[in-house]
Amino acid sequence: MSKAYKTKEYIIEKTASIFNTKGYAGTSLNDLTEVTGLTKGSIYGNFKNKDDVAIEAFKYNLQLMSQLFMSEKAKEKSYRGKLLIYTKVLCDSSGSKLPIGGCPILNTAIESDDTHPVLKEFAKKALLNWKNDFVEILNAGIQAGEFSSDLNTEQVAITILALIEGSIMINKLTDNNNHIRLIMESLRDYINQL
Amino acid sequence: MSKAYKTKEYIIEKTASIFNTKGYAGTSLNDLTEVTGLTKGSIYGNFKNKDDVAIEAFKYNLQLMSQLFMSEKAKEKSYRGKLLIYTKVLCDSSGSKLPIGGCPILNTAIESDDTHPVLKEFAKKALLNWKNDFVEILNAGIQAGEFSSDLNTEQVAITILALIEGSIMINKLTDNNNHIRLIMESLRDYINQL
Amino acid sequence: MSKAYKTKEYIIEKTASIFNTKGYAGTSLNDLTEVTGLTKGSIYGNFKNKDDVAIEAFKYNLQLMSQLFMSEKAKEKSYRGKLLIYTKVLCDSSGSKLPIGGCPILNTAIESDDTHPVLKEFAKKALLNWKNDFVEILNAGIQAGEFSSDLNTEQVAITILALIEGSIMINKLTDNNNHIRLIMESLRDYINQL
Amino acid sequence: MSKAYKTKEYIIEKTASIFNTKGYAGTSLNDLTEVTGLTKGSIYGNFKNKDDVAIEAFKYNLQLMSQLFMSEKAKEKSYRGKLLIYTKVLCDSSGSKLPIGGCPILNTAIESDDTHPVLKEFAKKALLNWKNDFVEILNAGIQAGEFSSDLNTEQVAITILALIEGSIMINKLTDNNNHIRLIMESLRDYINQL
DNA sequence: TATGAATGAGTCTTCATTCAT
DNA sequence: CATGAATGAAGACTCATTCAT
Repeated sequence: MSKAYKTKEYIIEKTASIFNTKGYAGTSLNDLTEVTGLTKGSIYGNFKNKDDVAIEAFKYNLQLMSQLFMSEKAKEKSYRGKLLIYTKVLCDSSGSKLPIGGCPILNTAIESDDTHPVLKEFAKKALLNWKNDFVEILNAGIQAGEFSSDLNTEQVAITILALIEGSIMINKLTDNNNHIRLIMESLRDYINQL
Repeated sequence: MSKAYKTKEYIIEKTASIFNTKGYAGTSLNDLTEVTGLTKGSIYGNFKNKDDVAIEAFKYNLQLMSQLFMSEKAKEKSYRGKLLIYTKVLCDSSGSKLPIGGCPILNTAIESDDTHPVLKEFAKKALLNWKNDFVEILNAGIQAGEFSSDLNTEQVAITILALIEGSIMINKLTDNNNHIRLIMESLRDYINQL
Repeated sequence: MSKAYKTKEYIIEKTASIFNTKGYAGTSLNDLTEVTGLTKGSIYGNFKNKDDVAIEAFKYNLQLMSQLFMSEKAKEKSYRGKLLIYTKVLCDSSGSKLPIGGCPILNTAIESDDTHPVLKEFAKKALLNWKNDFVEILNAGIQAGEFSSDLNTEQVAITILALIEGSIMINKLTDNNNHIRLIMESLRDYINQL
Repeated sequence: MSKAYKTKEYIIEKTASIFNTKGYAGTSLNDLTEVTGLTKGSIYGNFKNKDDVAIEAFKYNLQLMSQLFMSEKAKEKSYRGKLLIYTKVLCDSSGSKLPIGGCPILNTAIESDDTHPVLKEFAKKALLNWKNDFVEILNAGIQAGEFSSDLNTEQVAITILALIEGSIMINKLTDNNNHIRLIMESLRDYINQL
């Protein structure tokens, strides 16, 4: 691992949470130098520009979230169990297992949809991948006889996603864990009845 | 109606959609002068500062959305019908009946939660009001015998809200009306089974 | 007294102390509207511009100070007594009998000497008048046999003035009445030995 | 000496005289960029804000004046001689040996007393230091037998200061060297009689 | 690569002044 | 005369970016 690569990684790790909390427009180069302890020149030596850092930071935050879900899913053998892990993970200590700042897809979707097409595209792909992940679990579950065979897997997948993102948004705004718990309870019922 | 009041209204109406699309940090005073055709001095003659405009713009966008829902709800006599209007309104022409930029509560929740406490507070109150509105409809529906009496109204209300906000976010990000239609179908099923 | 004249007087009286404390550059038209309760249009209806108000305010402050000294001098019969009144007046309650903001000549001399030639000219004339006043008292005192006939009246006059202005400046800066008291004691000795 | 330090020094040297003539409120950032030939960004790269430049400029002007007096005092062996140097220095070529704009303590005292507490504090300390310097010279002179032992050193010191500051103010305002010469003559007499 | 100094266009805000009513 | 709404230049300050070293 070259020095440059290590510095790049270091910058991404340190700045990811700022972009995820303050947003792209709200994060300044000064924020980046402060949190990294590096100079502006150093950041521009490793990235083309602010956009470039933001994109890498988004990818990093996304990976952080994905790994969290993947490792939990791996622990479950049944496909229903794999779906149910979200109802637990997002409630645990009020969702604090998510990257600092919350769901990067949600954040990017809202902030960058009209202002930053490149970031938006990344977020869009991430969302669709996530949806496909649900679809695959559902299809596998159907073949395994866990779920009813006449499910509209696309619909179920996107509905679960909407509930998850909606619950994260509500949790962020109200600072009241009760809300997300109730929503996750509804999600549990929904999954169990599939 | 004084001239000042009219100008203030004019500024709010013209700028509301910019704040709702670009966000608070992403909207500059130049944006405001461009869209209104007024000078900076004129805007500062009618508002204390940029915050002040943003807050009024948020209120305006919120009112726009509320009126849309209220007028649709008024047309429905049954309480179930009042709940079901969302499944129609949000699908009609891809949700374009919402204020330009989408749901102001969602947008403000995501952008301003860590950066703009005053706006966040406004959004929080609006969300809780909306939730209470659902709770009241549900309670009235229970008393009217439309819904099962053992509903957890808080839970149902916040779940509907999560689905709505989640669907708006997904619609914004994917530019694919199919997604929101599927989610609204799920919402319809959910409401019909109450 | 016409309404216009009364309003003009009112503005001058109300704004004089602001100009004397904040200075010309430090005083804004908003300051003037706030302290008068009038609108900008009203001020511009009575004065040509900010300069015009400032000049009248200076004159007003000067007159305030002059009257204070004149009335005290009138009480004294001896010429030495007329000179000595300054040693009392400037110490009384830490010079608070001066216009709010201190000596307008001193303030204008320092702030406007390089930036506002018109105001400077007014201050210069006021200072020279004051000096001439001292010279006249001294000459009259010499003729009356109160003072030694070989005084350099110009020198004595300007020296007294320097002590007075220096003491006011020191008093403003240090907020310690002791200093001005000691200086005035020196001035008393100086006058008594003439 | 780093480049940054040199630029900082350069900015201070170039801007000191502007602050000392136009005052804090009267000096704009454009003034600073014009006289230095630098950009706003460059000035803000070397100083926190305008205040910061103003404070350093004050210190620089103060040092300029102090060094002038110190070097003259060093040439004199007697304590009376050390006191008398002011009577010469301030008359030489109409006091032009002072920093451009005149005495920075006087200027700051008058402009910033009600508007800029930090600058005022710096000026106050400088004035009290100057006074203490006089007190020390007087005490040393008493011990050396040059001055009468029953002097009130505090009173003499502050009186000399008042005469000096008063004379500078009068000189600034009247543009007539005769006045300051006469006052300095009075000061010489005063010192010689101690 | 990394630095730190510089840039200049951009930020929000306040200024003195004008003018139709 | 007085008002209140508007102006646009100027205010202080921050921004992302560049470049010689």
